[in-house]
Amino acid sequence: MNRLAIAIPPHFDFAQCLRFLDRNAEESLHRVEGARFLKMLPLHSGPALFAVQGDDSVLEVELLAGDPAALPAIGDYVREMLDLERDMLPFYEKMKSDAVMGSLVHRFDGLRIIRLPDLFEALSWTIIGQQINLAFAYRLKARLVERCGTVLEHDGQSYHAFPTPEAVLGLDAQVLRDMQFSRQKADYLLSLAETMGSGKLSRSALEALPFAASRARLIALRGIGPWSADYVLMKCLGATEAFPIADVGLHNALRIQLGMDRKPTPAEIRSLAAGWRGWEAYCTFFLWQSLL
DNA sequence: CTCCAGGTCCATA
DNA sequence: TATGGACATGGA
Repeated sequence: MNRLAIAIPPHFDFAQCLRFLDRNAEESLHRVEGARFLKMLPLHSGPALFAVQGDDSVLEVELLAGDPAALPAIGDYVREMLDLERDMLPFYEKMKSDAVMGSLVHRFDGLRIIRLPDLFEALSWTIIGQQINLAFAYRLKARLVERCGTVLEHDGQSYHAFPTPEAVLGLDAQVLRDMQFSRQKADYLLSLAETMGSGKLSRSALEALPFAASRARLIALRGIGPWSADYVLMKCLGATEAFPIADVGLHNALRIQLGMDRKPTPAEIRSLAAGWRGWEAYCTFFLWQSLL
């Protein structure tokens, strides 16, 4: 059998998630095709391509290429990627009367944080995305992925997976410069690849730490500051209390939601977010979605 | 042309 | 401990 069904929990809406996945046409690590998305994973048993679609009651994962024995692992991946294990009831209960979030949780009911389970990918993506527009960031990522990520051809399409630290470590800094990475970003990326490739940092090691300690460990990395650390805690490690408070997208979304003619100050944001305790990551994600 | 993008590091005081 | 500038490129 090459299909797997996953029951849909309360406050999950596949269409909302698909809208986020479809936010940028230059995304190189998955493809949205009609009402489903396709993604390739480089598993032990070889590359596996799968498609996910959903209705009101069930998500269906279909293996399109690869070893059928990998299906359970793919199901686990999809559950994590779509944050399906999260009990969202406390979030909706807490936010329904919030000044900023009240309307957004209604508008985006069922959206989940779309996660990046691969720590190296998540960290690399924050480095790539720092201080440049998202369109350019997607382009840089695509160049890196096409250069040294794994690829699977299927049905006339190429499906890429993010490179391993080892693959990136094999690149000369000049190759990254030629892809239009800044000198700093090339340096940060190679440094990160060395750190992770040599086992000095791993997702499992981070997960063993309390929130504050894992955040400090991330910030100790070259090229990873508070924004990147919080982004990774939110998108990779599933920490709902992570809060990338300096994010310009968050600022713009708040400005628009509040009808302001300027961005809110840090103090104003802290005040607005006073009632978000424990769910800052979800609030941030919903605010990002409001910008699409 | 100028300013700003899903920031971070480093030099200077 | 705090602030200013550099970084690469592209879109508004």
